[in-house]
Amino acid sequence: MANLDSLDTIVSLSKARGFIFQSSEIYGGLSAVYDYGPLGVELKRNIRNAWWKEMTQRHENIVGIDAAIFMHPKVWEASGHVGGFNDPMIDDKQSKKRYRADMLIEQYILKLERDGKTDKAAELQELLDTSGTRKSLTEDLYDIIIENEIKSPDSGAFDWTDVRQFNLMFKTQFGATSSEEDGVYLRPETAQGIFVNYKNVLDSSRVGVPFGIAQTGKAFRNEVVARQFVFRMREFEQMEMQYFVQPGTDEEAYNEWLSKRLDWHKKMGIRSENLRTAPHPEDKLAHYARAAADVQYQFPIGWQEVEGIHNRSDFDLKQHQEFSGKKMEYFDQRAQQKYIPYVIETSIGLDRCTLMVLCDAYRKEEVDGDTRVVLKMHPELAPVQVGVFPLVKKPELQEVAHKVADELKEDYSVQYDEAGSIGKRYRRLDEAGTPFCVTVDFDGLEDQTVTIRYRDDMSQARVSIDRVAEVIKDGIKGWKPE
RNA sequence: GCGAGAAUAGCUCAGUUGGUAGAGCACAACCUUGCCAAGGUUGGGGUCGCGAGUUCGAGUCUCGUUUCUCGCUCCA
Repeated sequence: MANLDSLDTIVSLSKARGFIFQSSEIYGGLSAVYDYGPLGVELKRNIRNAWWKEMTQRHENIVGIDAAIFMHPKVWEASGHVGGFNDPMIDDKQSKKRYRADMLIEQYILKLERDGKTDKAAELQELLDTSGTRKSLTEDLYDIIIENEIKSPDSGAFDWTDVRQFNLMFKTQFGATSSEEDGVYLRPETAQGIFVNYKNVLDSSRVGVPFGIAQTGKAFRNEVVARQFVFRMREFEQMEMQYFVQPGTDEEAYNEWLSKRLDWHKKMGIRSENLRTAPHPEDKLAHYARAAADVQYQFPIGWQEVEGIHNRSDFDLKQHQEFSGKKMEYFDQRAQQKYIPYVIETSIGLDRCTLMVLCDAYRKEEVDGDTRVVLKMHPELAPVQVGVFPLVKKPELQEVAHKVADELKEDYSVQYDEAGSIGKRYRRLDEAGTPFCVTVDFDGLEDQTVTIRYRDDMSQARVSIDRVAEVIKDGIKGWKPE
């Protein structure tokens, strides 16, 4: 990361050039929420399109869907997102350790019983069982802890925060007259939209195991700590593909996808020395996973996960089968057997991926004693692919330049610019990551030529006007990261 | 969530013991300009994150709050 020592550089550039802004900035900003500007939205969309093309167009057995953000509340019970995250927690202010408030009380009751104070224990057990009926659940638990002076198991201190319930999921009301209880969640991952549609896709699409379902879309997590620009946001976009395979072939598919996904990042022009895969140790796996690995990128903040590859086994489909009562079995004609498929998941954060592309493309170069800031990203990802300029503001040059720009617009994202010196215009688009600039000059009027200037090495070539589109096309195809 | 620090123009920053708000770059217009940001003239833009307080007077001191950064914590 010789060129980029801090994320701040990217934050400033993003704001100055219109890649990424803080949400609601004029009101002081909203924590960990960001908006994409004119250049950012193009870059992000180009990355999304490249992923979509890779997954669906290049794989005959992968189809796409676009599920809604709202889902039936039972989905999140089946997935395990509700149960595990509704625990009431309390913090010891001295040791900064966090405990489940109900477990703390239960341990205290056990201690009372060991000490023979069974009456007191029974009384507390009754209070614990009926907590949530006097005030709220959190307040009732807090009262029990305070009134009984239950101390922290590790520090022995009696210095507690309030009891709070942590749930990663945002909840909102559904229907105008609905009460708090029958609200719905904003999905914390897009994967469940795929699992609940697995049957529909099978029945309508003539796909069979092994096959995949791909989806991109927003997800929402109420993170306790959300920081580091768009790396960890409360509202973010995922690109996920769930690959359904016959049990027993899952390990092979997992390894295959892990290496395929790493290759994709390299194909997008990310330098391989900044990429690596990192398997999760077995004892640190998520509740649903048999095996898991990250594709990591070396950000200025260190090696961080950009994409996760998981072997989710049949956990999700089994859960949905149990909670919905609908069969999730698949009859495999070739193997002549029924089974619930295993799932290999590839899950990538689009915002992180966008940040990765910006970080990896960023260069600060010395050119004749001057500094040049340039984003050397893959030409297919560039928000503006071609700049078209008249060398100077003269009507005859402007006219031809407009004509060239109009023709290129059909296939590329083009920016026409005539403000400032020619060198200034080149450098301006360097910062936007524009790989090609086409300049119309007086010589070219004579012989119907223009110059193409390349972003990466600032070299120039004279080509005839009718070959411009072709030369740019070749330039995109032949592009390699430095 | 805890602790520490920061917030002044679009960006990067200066602003003296409290006394009328500054620079560079960027931006706009016109001129200039024949290929790599640096020419000339003119111009727009800030109630100094927000809200209180102290004071004759606050960008500057105090308190609160929001946002960001770093460390811890957490991370399905």
